[in-house]
Parts: sequence; structure tokens; C-alpha cells
Amino acid sequence: MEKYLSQLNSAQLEPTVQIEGPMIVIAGAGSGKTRVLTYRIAYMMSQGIDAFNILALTFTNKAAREMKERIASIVGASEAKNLWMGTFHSVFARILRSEADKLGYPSNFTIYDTQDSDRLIASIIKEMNLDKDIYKYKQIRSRISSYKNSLITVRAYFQNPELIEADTMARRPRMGDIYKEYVERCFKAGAMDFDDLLLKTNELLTRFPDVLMKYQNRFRYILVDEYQDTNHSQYLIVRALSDKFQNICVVGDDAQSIYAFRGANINNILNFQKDYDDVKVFRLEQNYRSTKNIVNAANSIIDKNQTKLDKIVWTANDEGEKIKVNRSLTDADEGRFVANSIFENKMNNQLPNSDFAILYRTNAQSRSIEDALRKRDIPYRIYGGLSFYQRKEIKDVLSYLRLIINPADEEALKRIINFPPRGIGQTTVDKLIVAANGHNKTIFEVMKHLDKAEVNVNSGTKTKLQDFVTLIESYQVLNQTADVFELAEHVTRTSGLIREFKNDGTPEGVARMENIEELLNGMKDFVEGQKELADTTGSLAEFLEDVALATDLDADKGDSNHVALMTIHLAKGLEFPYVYIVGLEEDLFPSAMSMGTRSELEEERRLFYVALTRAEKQAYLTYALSRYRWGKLVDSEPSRFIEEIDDTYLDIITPKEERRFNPMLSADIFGDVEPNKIRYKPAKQVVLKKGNPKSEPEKFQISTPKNLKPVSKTHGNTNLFDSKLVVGNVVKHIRFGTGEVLKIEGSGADVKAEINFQHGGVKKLLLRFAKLEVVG
DNA sequence: ACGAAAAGGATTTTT
DNA sequence: TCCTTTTCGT
Repeated sequence: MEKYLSQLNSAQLEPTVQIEGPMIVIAGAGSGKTRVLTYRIAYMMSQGIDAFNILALTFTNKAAREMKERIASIVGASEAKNLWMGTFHSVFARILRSEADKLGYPSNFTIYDTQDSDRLIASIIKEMNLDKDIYKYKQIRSRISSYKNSLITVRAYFQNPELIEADTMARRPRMGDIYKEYVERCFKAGAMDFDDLLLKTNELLTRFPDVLMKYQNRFRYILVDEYQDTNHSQYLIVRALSDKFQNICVVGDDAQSIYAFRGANINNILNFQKDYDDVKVFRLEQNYRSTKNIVNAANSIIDKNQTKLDKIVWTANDEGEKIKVNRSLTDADEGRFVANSIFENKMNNQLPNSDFAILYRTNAQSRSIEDALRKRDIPYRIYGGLSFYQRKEIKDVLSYLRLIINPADEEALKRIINFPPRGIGQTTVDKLIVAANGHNKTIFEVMKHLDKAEVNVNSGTKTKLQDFVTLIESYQVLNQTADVFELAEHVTRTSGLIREFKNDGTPEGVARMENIEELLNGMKDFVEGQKELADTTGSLAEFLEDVALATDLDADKGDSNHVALMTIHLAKGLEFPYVYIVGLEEDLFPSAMSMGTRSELEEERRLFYVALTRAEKQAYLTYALSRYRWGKLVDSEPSRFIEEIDDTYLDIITPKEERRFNPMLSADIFGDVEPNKIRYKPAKQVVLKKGNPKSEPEKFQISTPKNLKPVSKTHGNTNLFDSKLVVGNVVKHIRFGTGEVLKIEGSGADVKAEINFQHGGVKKLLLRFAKLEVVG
């Protein structure tokens, strides 16, 4: 142990060896937080504390797994295996399973994912005959989610006139009724959604003091990582469990709190010192990850936020390169710039692809980047997006398995009762739901006793329903003896799922088959794995739980030499030598939806801080003047975040003149500009061809690079339509003289600039025609 | 009941 | 633009 502790600096060592009492570690980005956490746990165990008494809560499964592995490598695998380490959701799902009966739930309850919740809510809205344009199921779901995260139960809701008032004002007077029905239907289906895992844990600990005591005594030492991202529900669980022994260590960075949108409460970390007596406060302020330029630039950004804890992040690392800022004309250009830059950096410095990451605000931004990377043959991998387990075909297979474990699972049943098609249509399902609700039974029970439930269907349908029940029941029997893999293999074959996707014949169908195969392989691994791991039983129930709480980031497998593409949220906790943050434009980042309040904007700023601090050596910020959004070309302005960085750390690399779009250059570098991929339709011929610019400007196409001559600067270039003219540029006009660009508006061929000429005042010019030269 | 075609919605982030 | 949902014809 000594040899490990000697690896720590004094700021890291202090919290590592502080075992007793409440404490908070405020850990700046890249300050060795994970190292402190792992060594601290290892140290505790070396001091004779039983691993059995330690609970460590992390934000992702991946973080938990990695930490556990590191601890195992220090203290030995057998010692580490008793540690309880995982996400809030996975740890408390396990506890809830063993205590489920107290809450009236079966121990094999299903975990509904967001999609399941959405479908159930949509179905309830339909059953209640409500207007689905007013009662949008996604809004309803997020509303219910925030109630649950604030511990507002259905009963609490109806006792709170303010909430009812608020929903009534929002033209949703039936909100409470939907909430009630949703909760009841989940309960009847033996299902908990993500929020329930926390809410029901609170219920368990509050209603059953003996249970609370049991877990207080068991978890005498509690650690919480990423404390800034805990929500109220999680906060209460931590408080309750740590109340007796007060051995609570929370670690986090308020500057990296980026999950308020899903209920995380930054006040949990800001107020921690008020929640416990004699809190010891530790600060990790030395950054080991990034260059001085990056650290200082990040500091200058986060400085703009009002809500924060005192902390000065610094580094002893090299000065490094300045942060490079690049402007592009369009999102496609931005992609090309990034791909080109990665290519150059790779070649110049002999670097692997895995040294690079491209971070964006929204998943939709990946497309233009992907296109460019593909053209340059740069291998990449997209993280996040539609998770593997959310794909249709995977959810179909999983739904069969879920139904085997828990026949009450309404969402699983509705999903597969007629997939593959077996002649049970919507009308029949609706009848079943009505009957089930009427008799307070599950749909599956109703199907088993069609006559008793008085379901009015014809005899053909009746047979089909009975066949389905028999099919599921036969699987249930098989589940008694077969392992997960064997069962799933049998199910996919005999249910007709495989046939369904095979017959499809389309490339999508093939991909789906491959995904199912991958799922089956995963199951095989799971079955093999259970033989080694002591804390799993390898049951189907356990597999489904893993899957329900898994994220794509958890499954990082295989060849790792690729450029990483992901959202900034997903990048939290990761680091890369080279980081490209793309789409730094107003309304995109910061997002248009997050600029309503100061706290929302501050969260966007923290998000930017997180993005920037992922970079070790070099960061690039890029933005485009226009970008395709919802299939439309939209003009955009540079993000305020660029301006907010102290410009001594910036290197604006967009050359004013040379970067002007020049098809020759552009085409030469990449070799293969596809005409139809070039989205701007400028009146380029003003410069390139003789003749009247007005004639057929729309028909102009950049066909082959050969046809185009480089723009001659001496001619005064003239057509600035494509020249990345921005507000602030000083331009020269043949008649009006010099002036400053005040505003740019319009799109396509109608881009206009408002220019304040020294002699002549403010004029609005159509760039298509104006002969302008940028002079500054 | 089912498939094809048309319409509509979405783009903030995820355990 | 792309994906999901709804509508419509059989």
C-alpha cells in the first residue's frame, strides 16, 4: 500500500487517508480524482475495514467496473469482490429486488426504459380520450419523472394545489390522473421505471426503519463519485444511509455539473457542508491532464458563471499550443476541416486515431463529420446515439425474455404479441387492455382466461391468443433448465423472429440479423462470465437487469484505434490528446432550448468547460456560418463561448483571405468533391465566368474543379457570397469605399450585408452582386 | 389485419 | 433530413 500512496501528491494523499467522518473532495478536471477514490478504498481495506461495509456509488457502470478492477489489482480480486460498487440505479435495483415484497412488488420486477414509459403513457392518453396534441407523451413523461425525482408521489401531487394549478394552467388538467394511472399500470405490470428505482428505495428506507438500519449498518462507509450530478432522490438516499455513521465521502466538481435537465441538483454539492457536521473539505486543484493554455482558457470560461465553489485549477504542465479556432462556411466544410486537420496531425506526429476525439452538442451533428472522415479514410467510432439495446430487433428479443420472467410486463407483451405477425391486431389488443383494466388483471391473465374475462373475440382470434400464451409458457418451462443463451437461441428461432428478419432480405434486415447474433454472443459471454464472477447467479433476470441499466459506453470492445465521436455529455470523465469541439454556434451550443434562464446558460457553459478540459495537448473549436438543420440551411452566429475565452489562449486560424471558399483548393486537398454534396448555390459565375450574373444563377454547379479558376484577388474579389464574410469585417466597395459589416442576413442567393460606409452611411447590399473586397 | 404510402415531428443531453 | 406514426386501400 505504501508504494501506492507514494504516487500521490500531498493534496491527493490527505483525502485518501482520511477515513472517518463526512468529507467532500472538490476535484477539478484532470486532478486525479479517480486515483484518490480507488486508493482511498484500497487504503481503507488495508486498514482492516471489511469490503462488505463499503458502498461506492458511481455515475456510470463503466466507471464502477474500472474502479473495481483497479482496486482488485491493488488488494487482490478476492478481497475486492465484496465491495458494493455501481451506479445508484444498479445498486438500488439489487436492493429493491431482495426487499421487493415489502413494497408489494415481485422480486423479478421489470425495469421499464424510457421507451417503455413513453409507450405506456401514450397508451394511457389514448385510453383516456385526451387530445394528444395537448398531452404530448414526452412532456408528460418528463413531468412525471421530475415529480418522482422530487419525491412527489401521486398522493403528494393531489395534496399540492400549486402543482395542480400549474398543470391546469398548462392546459393539462388531467395530468394528475395520467400520473396516477401510469403509476398503477407500472405497479400492475410489476415494472419500475428508472426514477422508481430511486423513489422506491426512498420509500423502502422511510417506511421500514428496520430495513434502513440494516443497510446503515451494512454500508458503514459510503463514497459517492460525481456528486454534482445527483438528484434530490439520490441525495435523500445517501443522507439516510449515512445518517448513522456519518462516514460519507463525496467527490465531485461543481464546474462539471451537466445533468440538471434530468433532475440533478447542483445544490447538493454546493450545500454539502451544511448537511453534515464538521465536514472536512479537500480540494484537488492541480491538473495533470492538460496544457497551461487549455487549463487557463477553461478557467477563463467558467469564471463567467456566478454559481460555483471556490477553486483554482492550475497545472505544472507545458504551455502547449494555443486553442485553435476555425470558421467554416457550412457544416460540410467544418467536417472537412476536422478530417483534414486530424489527417495532418496524424501524419506530422505519427499519432494513432485513438488520440483524437470529436465532441458535439447534439447527436445529429455527427453526420457531416462522418461523411468527411469516411472520405479521408479515417476510422472512427460513434458513441452513444441509439444504444444497441434500444434497437428494434434487440428490444423485440428482449421483450420475449422479459415476458418469460414477468408475464405481467404489459409493454413487453404489447410489443411482441403480434410480432412476428400472428394475426392479433390492434382491435384485439385494445379489447384485452379494456378487459384487463376492468377486471384488475394483467393482460396475460386475461388471455389465459378469455371466457372469464368476457373478451368478445371470434374463435379464430381466440385460438391465436391461446397459442401465444402456450408459446410463452413453453419458454417459461425451458427457462427452468436452460441457461440464458440456450433459451434466447431457442426463442429467436421458434418465435419466428429470425425468420422474420431473414426473409426481409434488405440490407437493414441483414444488419438486424447481425445485431441479434451479437446479442446472442453477448449472452454467451454472460453465461461464461458467471462462472468466474462470484456475485452473479447468471440468471435471465440478472441478464435483463444488466441490459436495462447498461449504456453503450459500457460496452467498449474490440479494435480501439479509431477517432472517437460523441456528445460532450458522454465525454465526461474521458480524456484525449487532441479534441475537436464542433458546432460552436449560437442556438446550437449554447442550445436554443437552454438559454431561457441564467442557470440553464450556466449549465451550457459548464458543458463547454467539460468539453474543453477533455483535451490534453491541443483543442480545436470550430463553427460554421450556415448549417443544415431539419433539412434546411440555417445561418448561424459564432457561439458566445468563443468570445468568452480570454483571447490570449486562442489562435484564430481561419485565414481571412485564403480561406475564402476556393473550389480549386478545396477540391485538390480532398480529391473528390462531389458536385451534389456542395450545398451552396452561389452566383459564383460572377467571378468565374463572364456574362450576366443574373442569368441562371441557380443552375450554376461546381461540376469539376478543372472548370474553375482561382479567384483573382487583384480583381477585387468581388463576390463575397462564399467568402465567409462576417460581422466586423472591414470591406472595400468600388463606389462606396471602405466600411464595416454590421449585420449579415438572409440565406442562399439572398444573403445581404448591412455595411456602414465611412462615406455614404449604412447600406444594405446583396452579396450576390456587390463587389466587395475584405480589407480587415 | 396488414402493408404501403403519406404525413408529421424532431434535435439537447441519459441512468 | 430522417425516422416514426397515421392513414388508407386491399
